[in-house]
Parts: sequence; structure tokens; C-alpha cells
Amino acid sequence: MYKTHTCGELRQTDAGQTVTLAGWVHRRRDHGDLIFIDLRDRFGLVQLVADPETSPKAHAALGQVRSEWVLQVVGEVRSRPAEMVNPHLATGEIEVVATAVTVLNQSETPPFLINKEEPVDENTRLKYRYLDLRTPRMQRNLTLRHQVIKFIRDYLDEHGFLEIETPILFKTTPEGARDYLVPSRVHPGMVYALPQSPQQLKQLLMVAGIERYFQIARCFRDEDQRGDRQPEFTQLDIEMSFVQREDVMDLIEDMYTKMIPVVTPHKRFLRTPWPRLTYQEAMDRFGKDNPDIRFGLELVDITDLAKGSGFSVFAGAVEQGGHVRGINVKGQGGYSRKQLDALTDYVRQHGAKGLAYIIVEESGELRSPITKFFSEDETKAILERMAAEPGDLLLFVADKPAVVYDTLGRLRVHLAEELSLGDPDVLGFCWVIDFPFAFWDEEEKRWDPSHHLFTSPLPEDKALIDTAPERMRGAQYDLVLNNNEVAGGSIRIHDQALQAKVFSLIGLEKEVAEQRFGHMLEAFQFGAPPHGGIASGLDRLVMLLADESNIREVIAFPKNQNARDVMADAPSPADAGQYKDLHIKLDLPEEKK
RNA sequence: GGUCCCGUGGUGUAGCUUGGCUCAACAUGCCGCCCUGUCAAGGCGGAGAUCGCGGGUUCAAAUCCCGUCGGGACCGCCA
Repeated sequence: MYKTHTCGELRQTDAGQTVTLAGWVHRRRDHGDLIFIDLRDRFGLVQLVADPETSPKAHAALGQVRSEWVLQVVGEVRSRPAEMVNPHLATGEIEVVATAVTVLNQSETPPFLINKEEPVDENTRLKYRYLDLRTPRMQRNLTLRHQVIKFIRDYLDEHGFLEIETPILFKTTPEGARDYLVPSRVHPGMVYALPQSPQQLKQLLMVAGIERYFQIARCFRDEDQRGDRQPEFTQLDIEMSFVQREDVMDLIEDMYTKMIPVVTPHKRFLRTPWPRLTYQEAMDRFGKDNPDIRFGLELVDITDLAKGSGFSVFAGAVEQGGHVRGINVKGQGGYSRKQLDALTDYVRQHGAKGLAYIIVEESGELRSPITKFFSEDETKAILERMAAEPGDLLLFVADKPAVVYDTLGRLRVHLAEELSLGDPDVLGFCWVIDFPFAFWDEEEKRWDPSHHLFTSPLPEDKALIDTAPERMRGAQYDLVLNNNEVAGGSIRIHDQALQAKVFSLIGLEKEVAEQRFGHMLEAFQFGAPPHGGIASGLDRLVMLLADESNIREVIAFPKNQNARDVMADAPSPADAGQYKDLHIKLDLPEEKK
């Protein structure tokens, strides 16, 4: 070993010891005679000091070094006098008097500062990712990610789970997201697909009698990027046999409830046990199936009051089967006309025709462009339903139910951001259950499963598949944390007859189903146990625990928004011979001139 | 496929609205000299950007216009 101790571990009690350290020059303070160097390794910082009188060679060597050079230093640990203790440093009570210095490597001046937390252009960070990863922020994030995964592995191991790897080269499934394809050399014109998730394989492991499976699984989806979406990402993938949905939910809840105090002790749960909302309740109260429950601003239904009222915009919307719902923005009656216009623009961008408002002045007077259309009683009823008090701002949208939910749900989150309502250290975990089994796809004229093809209806709703599929609920559950879906799963269908009915409901023809999922259907004929599972997006979870707003910050080598790796410059063209081996002829789009 | 924002020394920004006083300012980093207790060390000095790229308007463009490239956020998409 190049070192006897790490840079972060030396304390007062080590004083007098001769130690050998190795690490990077984090910062140097050259006083001409005395030289101080902060030496950094992953475990911390320690101050080296070189005195020309006692060890001229070490002093001369440290006079030459620059930021990010790699050093090995032999020296003696010395207590610092009380007035020179650095309380900001774990090793601040001591310093190491250098007696021998070996330069293990020099370094170019880095393109950005590693020893300072200042914003750097993200492209530059990604291009020099190996330097970016030296920063305290990234080391912190990678450490947290490791701790999360380690806790999960230990916990699931203790609970009888087996970690099993599944193939990266698998079969394409045109349902769902776009696949990343890998052309076959041996089979001309044929492709493997990288898994969007190990969904089928984990179910087959249940047929295989594994009973309790998990995997830290890499998943691939060729879709456009977002702050919380990368082309490849990591899921905690779990599948269990002989379980009902509560068993799966309880497991995850117990695991994460125990994990978070260990990995992020400064975070606290909004509520335990975690609330379980039905889909309908989530929509009615928050307008979304992935709500942020840390703050109020809940939606209030005034459809019944708007119906037949004097305000034709509201009444007309109800007439056509729409809803009218509002949000009481408590104490924000001071919003200016300009701010209200901005909010109106915001909901318009998302499909609402407009945003009605009523401001209750401190005096109790109403300021609103719409109250004149209501009778006094109608206005009173609305204020009462909205629990309006002086100083409040009431906002309303009237439209088709889907538009009302969507726009008010977004507006609620938007307002909370504007008003800084969500405490980042509070974790508002909740479960959303009882999803509709399928949504009607108006364009395709067919039912579209809300989770996936193998999700079972709720046991009590199974019979509805023949009579009223629109009322059937799925045995699906989503775990939501502060406006983000962090896990989702379901109890699966293990009954062939039911599976056939589901395929038929969603318009998947028997031959096509056979071709794509023949291996699944065949497997289910050999004693498939009742089973279900869940998958949890680890990047997203770690991102939220790390207080980051982009999953790139918790992935060592992420892609940019354009799905490029700017460090390695991937994707890149292959050699002509490689294409030939794969039987590929290119048909590239014309170069734009 | 669409909408919006950004692009100025190595890094982070100012300047742009209202073109000329700017061969571009500040901070930090870098280089050199001085300095024995600093820890974002300090002092003095120095180098470093033809303002993403191309075209246009103009006597004159970092600044105005058009195009283009790159980056970011979002919508669509992501069962």
C-alpha cells in the first residue's frame, strides 16, 4: 500500500505517530517559508505542513506541487495549538509535518475548480466527468447511492430474497417504450433488444419457483430525455410468489422506512405509515396520480354549485359533462394582475381555456371578474365550499374532467414551487392504489392497460371484464414521493383464461400474442404460482434523497439530453466491416444544407 | 416533432434592451516575485477572450436582423 492512513481518519489521539499518506493536492497555501497543503483522498482532507528548517527537502518538493498533483507523503502527526484548530475539518485538530514527499503524478491545471463548489457548465462537467466526480458533491452522491443499494441488498437478503441476474440481450417488445436494438451477426436481419425492464424474466423466475427474487437491474428505453429520465437507468426489481398487493407494499414500505434514517438521517417522513390513496382520491384531491402531499392547495369540486349557475362558462362546461374545480391559495390574495396573468398562461399552455379567480380582500370585499355572474347565494356557497377567508386567492378551472385534473394538478405544483411550500427534508411518501385497469385510447379505439399486459384486475373486479371493463380496477400500486413516482408494481395474472381475456380486451390478436409472448403463455401452463412484484427507480429515489433535481447527478457516467455520452463521444459510427458483419446497410437522412 | 431559455479569457459572470466613450469589465483560476501559522491565506506584477459559427444591416456590431450549431428546461413521447 502507498499509505498507512487515509486523509480523513487522523485525530488528536494519533499525535506523535509517523504516517504515510497518499492523495491529491486539494489546495495549497504557500507562505514562502511555511507551506500548507490540504491533501485529499476519498476519505477526507488533512493539512500537511512543510518547514524549511526541519525538513528542507520536503519543503522544496511541496513548493513545486500544484492543484491535483498526486503525492505520497511521509510525516509526523502533530497536535495543533488550540488557536490553530480548524473546526470545519474532521482532521482539524492535527496536521502532518511532512518529512518526505514523493510526487506520484503531476496534473494539468483542471478545466474547472475541484476544490470549490461553484456552478460549472454541465457540458464541461460531463466531458471531464472523471474530474467532476472528484468534487465533494459527486462523491457524496455516489456514496449515498452505494449506501442505498447496500442497505437494499442486506435487507432483502435477510428476508429470503435471491439476487438473480437476467439477460441484457433479450427479445424486442413493441409495446411500451421504444427498444434499443442490437443486431445479430449470426442471424442476419434479426435483433436482440435491451430490456426496458426485466418484467417477463422476473415472472418466469416465479414460475421457476424462486419465490423471492430481486435485482439491481439496468433498464433501457429509447425515448426523449427529461431531468428524471435517462436512456439507461437502474431499477430495484422485485418479484414475489404467493403474495397479495399489501404484502408487496408492506415490504417496500418497511424497507425504505428503515433505510432512510440510516442513509439520510436529516430527512423525516411526513407520515408513517404511509397514506394509501385510491387513484380517484389522488385525482380528486391533487389532480395527479403522483401527488405531492407535503402541502395543501388541494382541489375542491364545485361542479354541483356551478351547474345551472348564472356564469355560463361554468354552467356550460358542466352541461357538456365537464367539471369545475378550484384551489384555495391560502393567504395569497395579494397576487398582482401580472402574476394572475402568468398563472392563466400557465394553465392555457396545458390545455385549459382559462383561469377564473376570486380574491377575498382583507376587508372581506371580493375582487373578481366572475362574481358578477353569480347570485349572492351562489357566491356564498362557492366561498363556503372553498373555505375562503379574507386574504385568500381562489382559482378555478372549468373543462373536461381530464383537463381540469391535469391543469389544476400542475398549477398546484407550480404554485407550491413559487411559494416554496415543500420542505425538501420532508418525505411525503404515499401509495396510490386502485388504478383503473385500462384507459380508453380514443385514437387507437381500444383499451390501453394502465400498467402492463400481465397486471391482474382486483380480485373483486375480475368479473367486470366481460360486462363493464371501464369500471374494472387493476391490482396495481404506485409509490409516490414528493411529486415523483419512485416505484410501481402489480399483482400479475397467473390464470391463462383471464390473460386471454385481457389480450382480447386490449385488442392483441391471438397470433400476435403467441409470437411475442408465447414463451410466457407456455410457461404459465406449468403451474405458475400467484405472484406480484414491484420496481423502484433507484436513480430517482437517490436523486430525491440527495436533494438533486436531475438524475444525472447521481449517475457516474450519464448521457446528456441528446442521449450522448460527451466524454467518450458515443454513439459513434462503426467501421464498415462491423456493419458488414451485422448485415447492415445504412440509409442515412440527407445532410441538411 | 414542438415551445422557451442560454452560448463573452481555463471557470463563473457583467456589458447586449438604447450600436461608437469597450482591440471588452469583474471575480476566480493560471504564471512570476515577496511573505513563518495559514486553512477561500495575504501583497505586488503578468499572461490569457477578434464575444459559438456563418451571412446580412450599418460609416461602425459582443450589442440589431436572418440562418446554423451546441447546451439546458418543458410539451409530445416514456405500457
